[in-house]
Amino acid sequence: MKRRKTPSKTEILQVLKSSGNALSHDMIQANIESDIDRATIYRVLNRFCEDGKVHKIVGDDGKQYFALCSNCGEEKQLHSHNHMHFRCLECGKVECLERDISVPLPDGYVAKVHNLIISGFCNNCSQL
Amino acid sequence: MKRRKTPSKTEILQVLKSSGNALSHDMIQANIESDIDRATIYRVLNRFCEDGKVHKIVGDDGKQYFALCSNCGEEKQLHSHNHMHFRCLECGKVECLERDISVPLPDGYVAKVHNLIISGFCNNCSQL
DNA sequence: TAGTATATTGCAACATAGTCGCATTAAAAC
DNA sequence: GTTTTAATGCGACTATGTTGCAATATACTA
Repeated sequence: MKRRKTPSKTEILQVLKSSGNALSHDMIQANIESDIDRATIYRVLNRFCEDGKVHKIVGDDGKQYFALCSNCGEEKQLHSHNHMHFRCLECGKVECLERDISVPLPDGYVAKVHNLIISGFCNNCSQL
Repeated sequence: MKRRKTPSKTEILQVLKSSGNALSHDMIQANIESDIDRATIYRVLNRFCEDGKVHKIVGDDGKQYFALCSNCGEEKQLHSHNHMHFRCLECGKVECLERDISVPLPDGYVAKVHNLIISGFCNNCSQL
């Protein structure tokens, strides 16, 4: 199963790059000129995840956000993802915070996925 | 707007208490003998949240889980909720972990809700 | 205890997010 | 140019959660 280069992939990746934040499916769709199908966007994003280009964070709004994290860069399959995320309740922005969190689990527990997100008001929106 | 005591509330609270874990709407529904409407369950749970009896955590599966946390107890409106949660990918159990997390945010950021959850395998299921 | 105000419920409809099957299209390789 | 098959678009579908509204039941008052 070899990956192919397609306009959809290129565009979606471009949107993620230029944004710098974690984006939900609809944010991506809104920032794309051409009309890519919803299902395609999800499939592209999930493929990116599998390939380690992108990581997924589920917000406390229940939505999936995708980001190509600046920390972990392109080190395939080595994404740790145990960093904090922040979602602004005002502007909707979701971003990766630098700081990594290490959480000691009780004995016998094995961590697979960290989903750490704080919502509140970002530096822009807290000043209003 | 005064709250009234109803069978639904009593039963749902009972289920939460006896479980000790964070439960999703369908887990609660499954653990109740009488047939309470889906919408009612959600409304009861959300009211519990408002009243500070229960707190809500959104899993990385996008589902809402509700728990009457052992740490914060009944101290109304003073729930901090900035503790970690764990969701077992095998048995589905979601539990509150004791440890509180304090996350320093960048300047100007204001935290409102912490949604911290790690998924993986619990002590029971990791041994299989 | 009967009567009343209104919180709560059940039902149905709705909204949204995400997935999947399948036929079609288009990359990549030959 | 031909072939292979990954990727897309479309539609249908599932699941989670919310809301409007009429009916019900709780708690308060007389």
